[in-house]
Amino acid sequence: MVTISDVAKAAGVSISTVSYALSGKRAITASTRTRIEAAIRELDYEPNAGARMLAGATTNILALSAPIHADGHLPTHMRFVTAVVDTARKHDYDVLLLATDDDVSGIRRVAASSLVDGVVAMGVKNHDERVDVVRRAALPAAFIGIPGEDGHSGDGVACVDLDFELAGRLAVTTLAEAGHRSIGVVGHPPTYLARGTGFVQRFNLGLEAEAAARGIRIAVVSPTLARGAAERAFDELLDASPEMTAVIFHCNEPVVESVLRRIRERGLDVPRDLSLFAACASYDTSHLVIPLDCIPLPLDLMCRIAVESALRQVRGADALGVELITPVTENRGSVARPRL
Amino acid sequence: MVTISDVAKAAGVSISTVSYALSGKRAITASTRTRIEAAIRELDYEPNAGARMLAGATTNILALSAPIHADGHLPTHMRFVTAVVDTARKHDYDVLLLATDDDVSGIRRVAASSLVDGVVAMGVKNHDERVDVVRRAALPAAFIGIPGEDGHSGDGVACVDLDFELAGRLAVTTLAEAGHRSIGVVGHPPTYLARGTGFVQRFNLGLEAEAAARGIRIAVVSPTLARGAAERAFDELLDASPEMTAVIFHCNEPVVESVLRRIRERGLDVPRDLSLFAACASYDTSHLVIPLDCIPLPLDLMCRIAVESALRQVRGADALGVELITPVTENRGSVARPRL
DNA sequence: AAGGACTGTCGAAGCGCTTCGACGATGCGC
DNA sequence: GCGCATCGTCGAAGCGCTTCGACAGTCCTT
Repeated sequence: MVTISDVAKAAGVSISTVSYALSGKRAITASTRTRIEAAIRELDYEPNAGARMLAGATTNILALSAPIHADGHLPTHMRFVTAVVDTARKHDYDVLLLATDDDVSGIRRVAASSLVDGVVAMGVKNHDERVDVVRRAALPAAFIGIPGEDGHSGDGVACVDLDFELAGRLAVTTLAEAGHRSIGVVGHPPTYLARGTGFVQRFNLGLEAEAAARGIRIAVVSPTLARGAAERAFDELLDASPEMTAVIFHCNEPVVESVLRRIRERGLDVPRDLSLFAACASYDTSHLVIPLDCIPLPLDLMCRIAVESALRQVRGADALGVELITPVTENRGSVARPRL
Repeated sequence: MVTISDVAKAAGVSISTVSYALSGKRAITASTRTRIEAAIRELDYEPNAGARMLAGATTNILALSAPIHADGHLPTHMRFVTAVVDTARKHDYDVLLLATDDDVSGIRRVAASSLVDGVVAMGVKNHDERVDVVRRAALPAAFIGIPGEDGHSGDGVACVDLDFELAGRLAVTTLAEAGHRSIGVVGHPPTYLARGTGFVQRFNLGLEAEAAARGIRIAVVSPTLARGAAERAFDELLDASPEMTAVIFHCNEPVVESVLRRIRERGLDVPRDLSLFAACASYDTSHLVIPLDCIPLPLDLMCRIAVESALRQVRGADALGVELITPVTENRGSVARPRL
C-alpha cells in the first residue's frame, strides 16, 4: 500500500504539505505542487479511506435508503438508484446501498458508526420512521418524496418531489381545455395508498380540486397488480360512464400497457374515440403501443436535487425545506378534442 | 460521539478489554463481558467505521460492480443487486454500489483506497477488464458469470454461474423426451452476444450439441428489443418450419410476453399445438398469460455463492475457481407430446 | 512447595490521515 | 534598513480502534 508519506518522500516534502496540496486548504508553491502531483501519479497513490474518515470529518460516502416493496415497480426503482449513484459520483461521493427490509436500523447503524456523511431516502411514506432517525442523529438527509401527514410541510427534513398536486390539476386542465367533461382515472394499486405513499393522495387531491372547480366528472379506479385486473377496471370505468371521453393514467407501465392493449381490443381509436394522458410517468411514453401525452416524472432531476441537498447539509448549510418540481406536459398526440 | 473509551470507563475496564470483548479474540470473564455489554447497550455504542478500517485489516464493505447496459433488463438487474445486498447484510457487510459507466476505474479506486474488502461483479463479459484489475490489486473478488474466452476456465478468478451449457442441453432434452423433433429458439437480442456475454454462447453451445446428438432440428432467432420485433421473429420461426412443435425461450420477460400474446392471436393452443419452454428465466413463469415450464435462473443462490466466495477470500482462503450451478426444470404444463 | 502453563486484563504502539501552531523566508511600507 | 504581514512548509498531536507483549493471579503437576 502506498501512503502519503511515500508521496512526501518522493516529492521531497513533508506529509502535511502533501495533505495541503491535496485538499487545497493552504497555499502551495506551483513547483512544489507539480512535484507532488508527479509523485502521486508515479506511485499511483490513493488516500486511505479509513484514515481519511478517522482524521477528517467526512467519509465521502452517502447512504441510499431504498426499501423494496412487493408491489413496487422494479425498473423505476432501479432508475432512481442509478440516478442517485451517478449524481453522487459527480460530487466524488460513493453510495452505500441500504436495501434490506429493516431500513431504519440500517440508517441508524451507518450513522452511529460515522460510515456515511448523509443519507438519501427513497420510497418515502407519510409516516416515515426514517425522519425521526435522521433528525435524532442530526444526520444530513434528503428525502425523495414528502414525509409528514399534511403532505407539504416535509416534517422538518429536506425533501424533493414532483408537485403531484399541481400535476393532478395539470392533467385535468390539459384534458379540460381540449374539451373533455368526463374523465376516468386509472390509479396506483390500493396497496400504495394503504402503505401511506403521500404522492398518490396529493395527486388525487389536485385532480379532484381542479375537476370540481371546472365542473368535470371524474371516476377513479385503482386496479390491483393481479393479471387482468387493470383491463377489468378499465372496462368498468368505460361501461359505467358511456359519456367518458378521456382517461388519465397514474400508474406503472405494465398497467398502462395492458390497458392500451384492451383499448385496441375494444377497437377504440386514440385520440378520436378516447383521449389518453399519462400523469407522472416514470417510463418513456413515446415507445408505447400508443404513444401517450404525459407529465414525465423528472426522476433524474429529483435525484440530483436530493443528493445535492444532502451534500449541502454535509458542508454545514441547513438546506432543509420542501422543494417542489413544477410538472410539465409532453405532447405525443394522444389527446384531442372529443367527437361531437 | 460515544467511543470505545467511554464504554471502557463505564464498564470499569481498559479499552483493549472492550475491544477483545467485542471481537472475541481473547477470553474475557463472564462478569466482565456482562458489564461491557451493559455499557454498550446503555451508551448505544457503535464502533467508528473509519477507526476500525484504519486499525483493523477489514472494512466490512463489499463493492458491487453492476454496470448498466442500454439493452439490459432492469428488473432482473435490480433483483441481483437486492440479492447481493441481502446476503452481504447477513454476513454483517454493507454494499457500496458501483453503477456508473466507468466501472473499472471505480473498482480500482475503492480497492486502492482500501474502502472495500472485496468486490462482487455482475454483468460479466468474456473479455472483462475487471478481471485484470482485481488480479493486479489482489482484491478478493467474485464474478457472477464466467469471464474468459473459453467459457469455463474463469480466467483465474472466482466465479459462479448457472451451468448454461447444461441448461441448453436440458431444455432440448426435456422437449426431445416429450417427442419433439423440430424446435425453435427465441434468443437474446444480438447486442448481448456482440457485447460478449458468455452465457448466451454457452447456452447455444449446449443447445446445439444436444440437438445434434439427438438429430433434432433447431432454428434460432434473436429479435432486437424494438417494438414488434419479437412477434415478427416468432412468426418467421413458425412459418419457415411448419413442422415445428416446440419453442424454447432464452430471453427476457417482455419478449416472452409479446410472443405469448402473438401465440394467442394466432389461435395456437399451448401445449396442444405448440409446447413452450422458458430457459434460464429470471422472472416468475407461473404468472404469465400462459404459465411456462422452465429452468429458473437461480439468482438468489448465485448471489449468495458469489458474496460468500468473496468473503472467504477476505478471510484468506484462495477460494478461486468456477462454481457451476446445475439447472433444474419446473413444470407448469406448457410442454406435452406433439399431436400426431 | 516450587515450577510451569494458562487466564484475564492492561498499557502502549501504531494504522494513515488532517490540522494546528510554529517558524524561516520573502516582500512591503516607511 | 527596520519592523511587520504574508507565504510556504514543517513537526507533532490526535482521530478511535486493534493488537502485541507484559504481567499478575490461578490452577495443575510433580
